[in-house]
Amino acid sequence: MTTVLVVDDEPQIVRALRINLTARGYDVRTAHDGAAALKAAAESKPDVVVLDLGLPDIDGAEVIEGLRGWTTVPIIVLSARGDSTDKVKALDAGADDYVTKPFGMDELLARLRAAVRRGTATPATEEAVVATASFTVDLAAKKVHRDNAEVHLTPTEWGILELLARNRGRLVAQKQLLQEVWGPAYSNETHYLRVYLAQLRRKLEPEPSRPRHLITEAGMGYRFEL
Amino acid sequence: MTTVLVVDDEPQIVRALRINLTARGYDVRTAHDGAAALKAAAESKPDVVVLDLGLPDIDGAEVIEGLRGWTTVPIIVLSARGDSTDKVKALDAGADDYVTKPFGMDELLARLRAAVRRGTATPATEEAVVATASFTVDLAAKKVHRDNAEVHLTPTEWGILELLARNRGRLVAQKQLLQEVWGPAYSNETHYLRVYLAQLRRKLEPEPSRPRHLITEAGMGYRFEL
DNA sequence: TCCCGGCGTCAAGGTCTCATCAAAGCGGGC
DNA sequence: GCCCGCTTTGATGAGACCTTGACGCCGGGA
Repeated sequence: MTTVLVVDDEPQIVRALRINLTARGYDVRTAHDGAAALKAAAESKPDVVVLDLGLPDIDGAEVIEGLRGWTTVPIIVLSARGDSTDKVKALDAGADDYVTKPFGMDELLARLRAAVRRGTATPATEEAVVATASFTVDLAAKKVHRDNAEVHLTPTEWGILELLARNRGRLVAQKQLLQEVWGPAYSNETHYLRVYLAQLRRKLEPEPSRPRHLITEAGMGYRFEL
Repeated sequence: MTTVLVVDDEPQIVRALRINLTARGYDVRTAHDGAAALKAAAESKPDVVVLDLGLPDIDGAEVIEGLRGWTTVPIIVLSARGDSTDKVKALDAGADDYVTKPFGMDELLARLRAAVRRGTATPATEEAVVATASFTVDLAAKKVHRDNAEVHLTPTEWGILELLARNRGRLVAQKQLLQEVWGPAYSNETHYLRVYLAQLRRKLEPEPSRPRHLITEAGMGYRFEL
């Protein structure tokens, strides 16, 4: 299901969007100010963000920058101000589209579809199943098998393994892991990674103390080797 | 350089866009009808397409579909018609953005930047490999190979090698290396460079004492030669 | 010729990062 | 309200990495 984060401080706008989007099968999350928006984005990992610029607490451009620091999720800006300079500012800050209030719901929905389509335009070469000598990761089904038996992973464990598997062969910086699994506020909690990598190795590696697939690169990050 | 394909049958619009875009460093190609647009897109592989909907020969939506059949290049639609249905049709056909004439040049340029940014933001499968006769550097995976075996580098070693590889063929000043790898406070710790360059040569050069790729320019800096 | 600055090499510490275990919070389901 | 699984936090030992100093080499200039 596609998740949409709606950020606006006007209840009637939020309500209208919630009704329309829910009716079309979107999973709708809402936030009423910038701080809540950043928090909600980190938690719910939306597929697209609809952001009003006139928020009570933080300037809209700052919200965009806060999001862009760690995610490339499409951002559609809503604004009552149609000034060219506002548009330029928002777009250059990292927004993907800019819609002026009052807006037609049809148009907004079409722009939303376009944004989501772009965002999910899948790198065609992606394999849904990543297999190593010791275990297999099914990225589509979110399942891991080892010796023909399914291995149960917690949500956090899966988040880490998925990110590593999608970037197999490549080094993934610890900061990236922390930001994409825990959220942008956790960039320095490297201890979490050590604990969870140890858990994953215990569950997946033949010799957890001598990992062959979940490799540590001291001071840099982790790497998934086939 | 970023290539923009402008498709419009009104000469004054084409002219205005050409002037503005060229002045900002874009490589501008033009087409005056749908057939020419499809041909030009196939030939010049633009990074973004600006497409007017009111073309003399083919309906705009068909042009979009014709492009979408084989490319995901961002398409910004220009149109004199602001009808909601037109917008929905174009966006659902595969356009990325829709701007109504008359439009502000600032805004169009900002939307163009946003579209290009998105288009180039996905270097997911990017092959950034720098190869020499003795070893290869994979900038994306942060891996170095020599004689078909992976060479392990420490974070500092990698930082130096990456900077040199990204500036291969060019001289990189000692001060720049020190500032970008260690930080601005270390501009004069040239001894660090000597130690680490020696380590890199020992790991990568066939004859470490006679370097062929990691060259010292006495008193100035270092150079990565292929 | 001698001197000297810049460079290359090596090895010994001290520091930072990592792995592991265990126990304390926390929240959702029953 | 209680229990159980998951997450967070703390403590400790081991290992990787960085820094630092010493020494020899080379080439240019006095």
